[in-house]
Amino acid sequence: MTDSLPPIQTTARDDAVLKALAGFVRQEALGPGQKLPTERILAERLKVSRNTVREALTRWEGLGLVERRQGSGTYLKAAVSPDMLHMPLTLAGGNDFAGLMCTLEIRRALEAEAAALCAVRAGKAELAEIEHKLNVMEEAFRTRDGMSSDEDWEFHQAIFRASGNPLFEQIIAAMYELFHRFWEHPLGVRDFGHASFPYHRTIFDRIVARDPEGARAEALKLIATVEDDLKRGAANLKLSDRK
Amino acid sequence: MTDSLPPIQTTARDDAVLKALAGFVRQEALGPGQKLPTERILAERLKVSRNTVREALTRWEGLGLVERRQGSGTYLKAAVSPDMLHMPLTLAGGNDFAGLMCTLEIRRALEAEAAALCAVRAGKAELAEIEHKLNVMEEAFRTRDGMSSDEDWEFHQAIFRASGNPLFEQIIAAMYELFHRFWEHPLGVRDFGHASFPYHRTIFDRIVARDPEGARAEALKLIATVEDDLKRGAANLKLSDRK
DNA sequence: GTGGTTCAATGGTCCAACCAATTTCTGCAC
DNA sequence: GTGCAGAAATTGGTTGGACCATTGAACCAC
Repeated sequence: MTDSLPPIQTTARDDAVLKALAGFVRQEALGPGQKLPTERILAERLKVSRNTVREALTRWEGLGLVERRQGSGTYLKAAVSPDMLHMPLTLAGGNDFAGLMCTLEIRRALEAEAAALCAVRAGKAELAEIEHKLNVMEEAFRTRDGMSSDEDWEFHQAIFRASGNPLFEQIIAAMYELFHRFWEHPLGVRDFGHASFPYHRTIFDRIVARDPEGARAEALKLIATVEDDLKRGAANLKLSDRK
Repeated sequence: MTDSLPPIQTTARDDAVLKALAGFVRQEALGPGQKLPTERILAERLKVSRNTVREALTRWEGLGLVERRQGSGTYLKAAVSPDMLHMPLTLAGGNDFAGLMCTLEIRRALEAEAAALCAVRAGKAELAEIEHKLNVMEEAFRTRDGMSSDEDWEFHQAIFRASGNPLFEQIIAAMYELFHRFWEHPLGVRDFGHASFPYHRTIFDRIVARDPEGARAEALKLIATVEDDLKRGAANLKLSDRK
């Protein structure tokens, strides 16, 4: 057999554009937030049409690597390196109770593991960051007397980042969005998330104690309270079921 | 403070194109492999420029939803529905040991949970399917005297499907592909995966025994052997490290 | 300073070609 | 009729140029 004879690429303009652009970003040491050259300039320098440049940038935009602002420019949104692996994952949205429960099962598995890894790997800076987010969240809880989605989420994100594995944050972020796309309002449960509050600090305590299994156990308890809330919401919704 | 004032969207042409196209696919009940209308036709029907259509299709192509063949047409590559969540995973420096290890950490968390859920939820038909895949894999192992990636993977997939949560299969499949995109050859380790062989049957045994924690423990042992293999491969590669 | 106005820069869209790969049709030889 | 080579049509890929919509900075009146 004549394997490993990849078909020659007679046309791969936009791919070449992206490779060149990745090299440029590397050479200029550009980081997130920084602006990269104009489409017109890129087209001229690379000797390709502006349309081709646009198709290439559209791909990067779809991968979340870049953000375009009309009238302003194109800005890096994440670190870009010539050797990156992209794996687009599209999830069929489950808009019902079972679908929400599915996202929680994934979170249960991943959050527990992330908390355990965090307890092992987190450095001093990461611990300080997590503690700060925890304090902000607790303050918001006291003043507004209820869980605040945003501050709560930032606390969890800090843990994922400290796990040393970027995939945790990316995947759980997808679960989070999938969950909140349909949730918005807590399905009639007024104090949604209330029960999860104390576990945030217990998780943090186990992490600073460098106790991975303890952190895992506390994370599992936290997710369990969310699952309970969801079940209560589903019960409330039973009567007004749509479709 | 004036929160919850999302910026108004004045232009979103290509997004609108994708939404319309998703609706079209749904209405015509198009599935993977089928051809969708010409760019020129889409442009005419939707009253937008062909360029806009192309940018929209470029996005879908980047997400792996669609495949374009010059001179032939644009074909669906996966099922699309109007309500989909797209999650582009990017693994910086995925070509090295750390990147591969990241995918294994996700798999460790998810495979353990999936095995436990499977032990609780799998029905008779699912158990039979898993056992069949296990027998095929063991037969392949004996005849070829080594792990066979394909049969091995099908066994695991059967477990994920029996977990009752489709997200497990989708996410772990993404990890699997991310892992194998660079692995191809086992980094010089001849009997890669050999050590994992016995755990396939022990996992299955714990599942049929309806023992979720036992299944979880065996799944963790299996992943641990793969991680060991990977570490050995990394050690082999140490000397010939590039860059 | 505050609030408008102007103006250049930049991404977004459109058009009309042409190129390159593929598919389909056509017509000829047999 | 069959088979096949070449022409023609189809379709995605690229180009260049034009114009629109938004942004942001400079400028100006008050």
